[in-house]
Amino acid sequence: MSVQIEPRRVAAEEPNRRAEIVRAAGRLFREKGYAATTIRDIAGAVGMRSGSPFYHFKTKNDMLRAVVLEGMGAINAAVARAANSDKSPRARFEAMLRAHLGQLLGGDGRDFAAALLHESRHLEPTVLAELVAIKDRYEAMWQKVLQDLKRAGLIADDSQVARLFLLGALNWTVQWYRPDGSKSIEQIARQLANFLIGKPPRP
Amino acid sequence: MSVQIEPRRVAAEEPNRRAEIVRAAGRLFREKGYAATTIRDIAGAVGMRSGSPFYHFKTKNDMLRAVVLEGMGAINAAVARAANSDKSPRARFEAMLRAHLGQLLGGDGRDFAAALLHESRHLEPTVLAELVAIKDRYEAMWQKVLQDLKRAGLIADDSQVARLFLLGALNWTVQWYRPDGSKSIEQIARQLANFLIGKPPRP
DNA sequence: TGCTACCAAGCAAGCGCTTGCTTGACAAGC
DNA sequence: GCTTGTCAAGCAAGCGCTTGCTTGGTAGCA
Repeated sequence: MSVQIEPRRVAAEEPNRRAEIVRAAGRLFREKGYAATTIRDIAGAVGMRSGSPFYHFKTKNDMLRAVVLEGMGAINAAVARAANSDKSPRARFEAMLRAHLGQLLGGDGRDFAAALLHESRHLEPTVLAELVAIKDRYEAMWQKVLQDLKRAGLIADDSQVARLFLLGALNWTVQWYRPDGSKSIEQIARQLANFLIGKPPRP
Repeated sequence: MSVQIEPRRVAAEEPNRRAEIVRAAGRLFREKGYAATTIRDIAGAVGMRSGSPFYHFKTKNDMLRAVVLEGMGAINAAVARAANSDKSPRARFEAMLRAHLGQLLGGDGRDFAAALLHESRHLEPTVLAELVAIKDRYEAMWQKVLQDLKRAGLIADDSQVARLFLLGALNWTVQWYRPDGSKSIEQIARQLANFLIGKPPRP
């Protein structure tokens, strides 16, 4: 029988330096890429010396693992929440688009999601397999909403390739979206829904 | 008056080692990423010692430049050829889809195109500006065909964002297409056209 | 006293790139 | 036909620097 060991909470305000490292690593991985980001970059970003992050992580690759799984977890949770709402298929679909784009482009999860999309190939094979399993469940949610849209007569094609087209259009927004640009995340989500389904019926 | 000096041709077969280096670099950049690829990797792939590629290129970054511009040039040429054919808007559109996907997923240009999509950020700013200029002209071709499709009443939205959705779906194929998979490039192109326009009218 | 979270210092390996030199192919001069 | 000079295309060696990571020590809290 073993006792679960919890990391101790030191003060009133959260002192979680480990989480700070993950955040800084995520931002740097998005800006420069995993391979081009050095431990010294990450350490400097949180005010540490270059050896200190290794107190919290065994290797640099473990930091990537933490970043990517954080991203996958957040986006999964956000979209699942939207998918489980009891709206009409179209409203549910739009809510999922907003959730996905919100994680990809919006404040918190942005760095994690970008690392997830572009740096996963640097993960070790075992970790990659772990990630793929989660990703499969994630994509099944999209497959299901496409099915629902087809049953409702709103789209003609709910195949796997159709889902890949959709996720491609979504994920590619990372390449061109600018937070200070003219389009908001909500507008992009609605426009994509219109692009695929056509305008919603007048009430 | 000056005499034109031609590089000497040594044998019957073309001895262009520089082009070989670009091809090897392209493949490695796609497989491992620019930052994670070493000069020794590239040199080894063409049977050279680690210092020798620098006879042909000033820096590693210049190799990336060559790879990326090669990719942009090839895809631009292929799609321009399709765009200038005198078919109907829909047939022209499908031909452009095939051309774009052919460069992205098919044999030759595949490595260059992947490097173009994912490693451009490691280019020096001046080179990046050069690339963006070409890319703008490329995207204008797509904007135009979307206009034509809208005029023909085949799509409802020909805005810039619609173009970005389209190119996203296209470029994302790199992430999931497998040459030995069940879908051919032609099938993917047709399915994307159907997905956006609907089935073509019966003749 | 013991434990957490860090620092100061540095190690071994690997990095991009440079340098001086070699080699084989060719052209010109005699 | 032989020598001599030039040139493209590399090789062998290694330079200075950076990389991920380790180690021994310690300040401060419990």
